Amino acid sequence: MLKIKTKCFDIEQIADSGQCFRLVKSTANSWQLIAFSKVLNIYAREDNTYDFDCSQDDFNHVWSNYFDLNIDYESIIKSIPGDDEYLCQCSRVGNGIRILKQDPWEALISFIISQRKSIPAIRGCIEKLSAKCGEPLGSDINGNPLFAFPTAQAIASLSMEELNACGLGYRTKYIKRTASEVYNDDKLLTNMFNLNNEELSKALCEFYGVGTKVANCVMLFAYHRLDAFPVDVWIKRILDTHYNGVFPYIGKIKNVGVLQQYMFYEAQINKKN
DNA sequence: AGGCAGGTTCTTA
DNA sequence: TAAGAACCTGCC
Repeated sequence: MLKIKTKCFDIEQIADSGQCFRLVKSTANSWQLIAFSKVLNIYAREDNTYDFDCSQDDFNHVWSNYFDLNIDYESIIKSIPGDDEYLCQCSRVGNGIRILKQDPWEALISFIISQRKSIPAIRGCIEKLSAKCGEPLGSDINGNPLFAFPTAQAIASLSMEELNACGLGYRTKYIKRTASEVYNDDKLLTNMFNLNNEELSKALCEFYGVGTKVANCVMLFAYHRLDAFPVDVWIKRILDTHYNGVFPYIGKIKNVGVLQQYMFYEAQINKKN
């Protein structure tokens, strides 16, 4: 177990922020994450401390990076204009959120699946897909088998019928074609790290089934473009309510993608209550 | 029961 | 920066 204590890091907030779909609460104070073909169990302890059930090596090379622990989120929060009471409130409520650095392939497929689906439905699809053709990763504490997110080759090899059995609906054809393209050019997604934001957005939108919103999610949650600003129905509602339809800080202050997460999370919390 | 869900594509004007 | 319909399926 590795003891982790960091400012601006709250695993429950991250799990509820909707940016990833395979970080789930397993008990009252523990979470299970599957990413990069690894299973990580995280335990919340007293005093904002977490125990990561992993080696020091995995922490240094995988999870520290995944959870973006090397960026100073306090300074991002401080950059919020003080007279914007609503946004300051959101940043207080969600100050433990980090923008994850997810695998671009997994994020691309996950957010194609996400269109017009509720979060539980998205999770269900991804779990079915992983169980169907992902690499086995042992089992959880209840004996349920766990699977890595499938490779592009694995998904590209599935028939339309097999894909459809995962509840993908009309997205099946999007997934099929995108998986084939990524499988046929195994450096495609990696090379896209070299593109600037505009080029990256354009390149992502060329995938079948990827539009502006999905592209922005992949940019923010996998390519770590903190200025990407995904606008979904929730954010649109928020912008209409608080900002007359347009987020006024785009192009004005940095890291608007982080602010987007604070606003989205705050809305999720209000929904629960 | 039936609308709606973290959109995108396709058609039509 | 053109609107509007169609789209699969499961959740609420």
